[in-house]
Amino acid sequence: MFSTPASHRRLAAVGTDLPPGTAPDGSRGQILSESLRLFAEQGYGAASIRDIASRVGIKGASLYSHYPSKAHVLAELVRIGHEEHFRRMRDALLAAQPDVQVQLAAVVRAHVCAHAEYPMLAVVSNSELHALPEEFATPLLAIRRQSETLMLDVIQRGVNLGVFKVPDIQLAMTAIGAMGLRVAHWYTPDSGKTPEQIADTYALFAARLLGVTA
Amino acid sequence: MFSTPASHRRLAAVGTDLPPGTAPDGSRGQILSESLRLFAEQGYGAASIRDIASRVGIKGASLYSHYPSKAHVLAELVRIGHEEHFRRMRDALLAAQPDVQVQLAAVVRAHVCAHAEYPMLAVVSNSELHALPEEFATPLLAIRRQSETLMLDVIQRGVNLGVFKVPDIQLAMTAIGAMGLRVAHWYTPDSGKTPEQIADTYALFAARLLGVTA
DNA sequence: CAAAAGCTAGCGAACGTTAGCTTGTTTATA
DNA sequence: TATAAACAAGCTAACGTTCGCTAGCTTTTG
Repeated sequence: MFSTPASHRRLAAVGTDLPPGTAPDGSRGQILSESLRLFAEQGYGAASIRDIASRVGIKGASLYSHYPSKAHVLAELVRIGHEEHFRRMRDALLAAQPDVQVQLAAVVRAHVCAHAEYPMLAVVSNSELHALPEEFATPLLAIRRQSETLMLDVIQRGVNLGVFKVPDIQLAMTAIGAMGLRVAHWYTPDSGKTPEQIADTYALFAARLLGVTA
Repeated sequence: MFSTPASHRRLAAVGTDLPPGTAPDGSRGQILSESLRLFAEQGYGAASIRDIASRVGIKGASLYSHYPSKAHVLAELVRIGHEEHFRRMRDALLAAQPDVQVQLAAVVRAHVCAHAEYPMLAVVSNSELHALPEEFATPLLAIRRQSETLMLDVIQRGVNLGVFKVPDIQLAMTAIGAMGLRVAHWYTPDSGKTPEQIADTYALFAARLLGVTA
């Protein structure tokens, strides 16, 4: 509910961009890119090896020269997604001034921008992780937990300083996290808003939510 | 990202409850209930007719005495989910006093409670709608749009009255909607919080997000 | 000439679905 | 009331398709 695309598509975006430097050259990269599109639009289970391969311009069997299984392709995408997300949050936080309000804005902005700039990657990372066997999922969940901790620590510090006032820190984090998560489903570059504009507004929302009245 | 279950499951809840009066008696109801569990946990594509049937205690073919296709089962679940959600939002709004802040609290509470009380139904309604053929999805999307309009109208009215102040009404709605949506993924009754407690906190968050400083 | 990357062919399993049968219960009629 | 017709709800068996994946061969390329 609430601002999914007008059609029954899972997300509004159409671009299959991967963060610079994360996609291998050649067919390996194309396989990643086309898998990303199909996993995002149809879900991992509904996207077949033959679908993916035909978009790359090869036969299904040839895909196994590049990846040992379909699950490995998904795991690689989810890894890229989670690592990029964590890296952005951490870098933003490190670059932020010691002011806890500035830190909050930095992590929220990074969180939102990651989901607006790489919507397909975000949708796949979040909605298809459950399709991975546990041994693939475990290290990825660890990255996820690190990202959560980053934001939770900022909120906790603000509360300790008396800058933030909330009935429940955990609920505040889930609320702020959810706001950004959902952006990946409805954002499209031709909506007239840049990721930065959305991120700014959501950073304001997050600050207000935490009781900052400035 | 952010407060999914610790495992790689799609949601934390285990109950397959449907709203009172929405599930048929007998096998038809059991099929709905078991389909709900499997669609929520594994996704529509990964849940097979034989899986569903064996949980009901019948053979796959026997399922077709009750529903004409797998898609019809999903469509029925999504319909129940969307109608229950809309009904709760509308009833809450009708019962609320004319004060726009009270109205906001009412719709946010209804939105959150629906997702906490029927987490599997919410996850399936929101995450599996894309798996339906378009002719099934269209009327369901109409219900969804009605629910969005309910909340958007409250926000718009508050802004017109000068009670709410936001840079962008649409962004405020997506943010508030997303907060509640996500509850379905992490909520479990043994978290020590009741749906009402979460709803109260989220209603406070929503009011703050809209610039209410009280 | 060797390695990388493609191909065809096909395996076994699982998929949604249909056909046709059995069984038990309800309903209408002689 | 007894019987027959109709129905409901399950079953087995199987259809045709698609699935992920493998084996083994050919082509391209450095």
